[in-house]
Amino acid sequence: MQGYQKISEALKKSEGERVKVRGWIYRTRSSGKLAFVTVRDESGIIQVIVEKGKLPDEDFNSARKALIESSVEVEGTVHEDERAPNGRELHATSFHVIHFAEDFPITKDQSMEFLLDNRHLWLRSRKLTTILKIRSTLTGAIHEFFRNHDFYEFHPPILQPSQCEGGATLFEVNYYGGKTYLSQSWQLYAEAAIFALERVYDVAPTFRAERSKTSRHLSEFWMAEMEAAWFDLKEVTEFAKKEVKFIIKKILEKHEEDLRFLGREPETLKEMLDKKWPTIKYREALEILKKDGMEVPFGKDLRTIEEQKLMEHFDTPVVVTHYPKEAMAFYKPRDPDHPDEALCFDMLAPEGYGEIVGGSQRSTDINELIESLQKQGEDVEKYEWYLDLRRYGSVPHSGYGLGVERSLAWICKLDNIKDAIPFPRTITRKYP
RNA sequence: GCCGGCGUAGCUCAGUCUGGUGGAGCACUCGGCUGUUAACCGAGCGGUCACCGGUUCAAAUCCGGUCGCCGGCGCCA
Repeated sequence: MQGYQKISEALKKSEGERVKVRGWIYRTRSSGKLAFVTVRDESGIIQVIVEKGKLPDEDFNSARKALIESSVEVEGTVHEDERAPNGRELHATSFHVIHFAEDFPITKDQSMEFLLDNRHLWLRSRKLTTILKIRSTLTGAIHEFFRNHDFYEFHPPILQPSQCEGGATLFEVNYYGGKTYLSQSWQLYAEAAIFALERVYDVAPTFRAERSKTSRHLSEFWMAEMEAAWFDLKEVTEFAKKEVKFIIKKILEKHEEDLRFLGREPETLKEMLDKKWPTIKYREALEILKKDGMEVPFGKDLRTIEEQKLMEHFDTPVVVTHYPKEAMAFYKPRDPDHPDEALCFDMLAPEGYGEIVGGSQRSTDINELIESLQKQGEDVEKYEWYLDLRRYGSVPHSGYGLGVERSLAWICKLDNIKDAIPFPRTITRKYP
């Protein structure tokens, strides 16, 4: 007999075949001479029938005694039975407990706070296991997409001396007695890289010390960013749409059942792939909102409530471009044809999930950059290295960042972004 | 930073309005049961009522403060 099999494979065996599986006890019930123990592994769950007399008494007693989450090795024969959860079950001829678990603290009654306190154990739940599998497919798809398009993976520093996004707050780090900060974007460094590699991308952690307390914010999250020489706004927005569609396609290929389990109908996503995703200008968005009775003056960024209202008109992601220059970060260039607008964009997800991508063409006008930095109260001297990029063979270029957790939360239809990352970090949570 | 909600057994909650010996279900332990589906039946174990102070003969309950967590807004991926 060969070695251990995945439970998903054991479930495919035919009547009477012998298999060996190992995993963790998912549920257990017992009567006097019969115990039902469901065992889970990474791949699935199988019901094991442990019947007194059909295996050593020692094994039977272990099976009766072992609590939920005990680790076990089971050998037996596969039998079809309509009473079994998957229509098939395992009749044990041996049942070995590798470790008898203590009382597992997580039971059927659960609160958000308790599950977050016990995140290290809650990871084993079907919900989080499923999400983590899809997350792995998502980041894998990002790597595949960019490599397919001749991008190099480029690694920026995580410790950075200055900020890049205006307004956002930085985490300060004691750096040999001096100060440095955790990265809130790779962008400035990526801009340096395009003069060498032309097309670069990265999937990396990002840190924002914003005091946001919502189901859409994390203090530590992952961003998939790209930066490409010679791309203009039009090209980069279409490229972003292509990337997100590719991600969805890859997830649909592997995870239809997983998505259903999470409450997301795969059909909804499939339909989006066939549709054209609109690009509208910020000014057009204001017009739409005005018809809905929401008057937003030009110059203000769209707020959550306005984004949600806007997205009621669409059933696919939408790219919004040309936000007002004054509200934007210093590196976003003025549109030469409309000087009050910036050549930038956001991609908004439907169903209230909000912004999942943000990006722009980059300003190549060194004087405009200096002026914007000064206006934001920045110390221009700290950005000298960045300004050098505009002094030696400057070229038009663009880039964007995709929020991994926000995208995942939308694709999986999660209630809370915290479930899109294994160990969420928020303003009030850094344990476990 | 602003606004709101919550905090009682390991977990989920009732009890607080109207002060008077702290409860239920689940989990766990023991016993019973040869087909359970987050099993069932019986018994048992289990408490700093978040913390500090005040009012009162008496406080989980009323008053003041503190802390913790969750959510919404602003800001952002």
